[in-house]
Amino acid sequence: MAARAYADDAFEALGDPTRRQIFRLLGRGERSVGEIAVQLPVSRPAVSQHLRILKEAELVSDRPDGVRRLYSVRRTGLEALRTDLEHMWDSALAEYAMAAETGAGDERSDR
Amino acid sequence: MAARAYADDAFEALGDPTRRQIFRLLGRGERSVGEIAVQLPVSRPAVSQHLRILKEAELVSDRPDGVRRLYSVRRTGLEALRTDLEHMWDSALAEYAMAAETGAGDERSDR
DNA sequence: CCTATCGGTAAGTGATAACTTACCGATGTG
DNA sequence: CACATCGGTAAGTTATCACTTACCGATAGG
Repeated sequence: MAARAYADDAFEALGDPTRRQIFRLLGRGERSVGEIAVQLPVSRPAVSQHLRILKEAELVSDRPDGVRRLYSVRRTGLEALRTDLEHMWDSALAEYAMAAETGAGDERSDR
Repeated sequence: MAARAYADDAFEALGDPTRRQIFRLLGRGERSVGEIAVQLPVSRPAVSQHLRILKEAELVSDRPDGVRRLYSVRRTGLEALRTDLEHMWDSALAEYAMAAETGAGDERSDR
């Protein structure tokens, strides 16, 4: 219970290209806010704001490190997203099974 | 080559809650535009516009059926999304491995 | 044919969300 | 105990995007 809606937050969070960049960057190791900002075409406050949203979606976590604050990827949100996507995938497959019975019986890579 | 950027489109497309609703609805079987619209709190043209975006992201396909037009889920976009997510997942796991070597050697479900 | 249904497109509107600059508190350093 | 660095927050601006109504072409049916 109360395990859902996380995936929705995660979809929402990764719907933004800048946040995807940030998230992918963190996938290569933990980074401070400043380190992230210099790699992106946006200001440091903008990065802070994006990080808050990623954090709310359980996609990243942070820990203090002196004056700085290190952010790193987190499994929780990603896992929610993964599970959700799996359901969609299953639905899609079920659809093809139905279509195969109804229509012609050939196998195609696409459709 | 030229197989990327699809995932970006897919992330973008599913970043919107209404489009997620539409996509999940189609996961239960193909539907006409009108059939989708009556189930949602938005107008039919709005659904049409959403469907165009989902189609560009290769998440749905359509076929004519008399006056109507039937939409159904498509694998391509979903697969791109899945692959992309898998990369993120791997990055996240690699991160934990690194952190485990550096820090204390205990295993936790979260972090 | 005339008429109805269905759906895509055009045009316009309003909300929102991504960004900026300015400021402030917290931590670490000479 | 100044002083600098770092990052979060506030406030304001702007562009984008989700939505609406109006219209139009295409197919089907009497």
